[in-house]
Amino acid sequence: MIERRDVFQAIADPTRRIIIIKLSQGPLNITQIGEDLDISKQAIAKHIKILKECGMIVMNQKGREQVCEAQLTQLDEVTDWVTQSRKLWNQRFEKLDQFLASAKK
Amino acid sequence: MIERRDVFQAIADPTRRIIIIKLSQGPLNITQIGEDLDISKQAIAKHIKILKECGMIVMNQKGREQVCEAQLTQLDEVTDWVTQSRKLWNQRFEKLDQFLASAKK
DNA sequence: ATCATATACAACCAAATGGTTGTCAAATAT
DNA sequence: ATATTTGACAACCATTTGGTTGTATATGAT
Repeated sequence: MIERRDVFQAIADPTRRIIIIKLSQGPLNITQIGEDLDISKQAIAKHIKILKECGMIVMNQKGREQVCEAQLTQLDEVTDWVTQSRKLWNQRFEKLDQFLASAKK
Repeated sequence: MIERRDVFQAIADPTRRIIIIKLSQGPLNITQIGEDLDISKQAIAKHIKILKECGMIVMNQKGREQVCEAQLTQLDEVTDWVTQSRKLWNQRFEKLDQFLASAKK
């Protein structure tokens, strides 16, 4: 298996999506992120590591704290892909209509 | 680990994203899907199984062929989530501005 | 100076993922 | 009638995932 580190992987996990929503409102340290999440702080740290590797967050040390800040520009990649596939999907009947129109004449 | 079967999981894998784009243009059978993909037909079948379980495609038998058809309405869930997080992320500075404005007076 | 907090690091675990090959049955083509 | 194609089913495999616990270390609070 290949370790995939991209936006799609970043948002695939529900816990990571919660973390992203939290961080989108402002920077937090690891303890704060884990506050109302029912998993160990170590599990949070692992998700943070993945999000960092996916380029979705940036870190900056502040004393003993590790402050995480969201970096959501990459989400455009997701929007673009979704838009493209939905567009193609919506167009799929136009082709059929064209075919039926040409078949009728 | 919990087996997650949702849109986010469906689009997490690059091969599945290619399959979705292909199927968004019209129905195809498993062999056709695998045509220019460099993996075994069994691997394709597994991806199809996952996409089916995620509710992203529907199947209908046609003789010995298994025709797959995209069902992309669920992609709205992705769009909604992305929109929400980006919105919050864009708003994050407004709060800061408000704070600075109130601190100044 | 001591205690508590924040997190890093490592080892471990079960299950999921993404792939492979082999066999078999049914439908289609020659 | 026979050969080919389509795909289902199973077993197998290495790696990743998402979690755990335990230990250690640096920073901050009392």
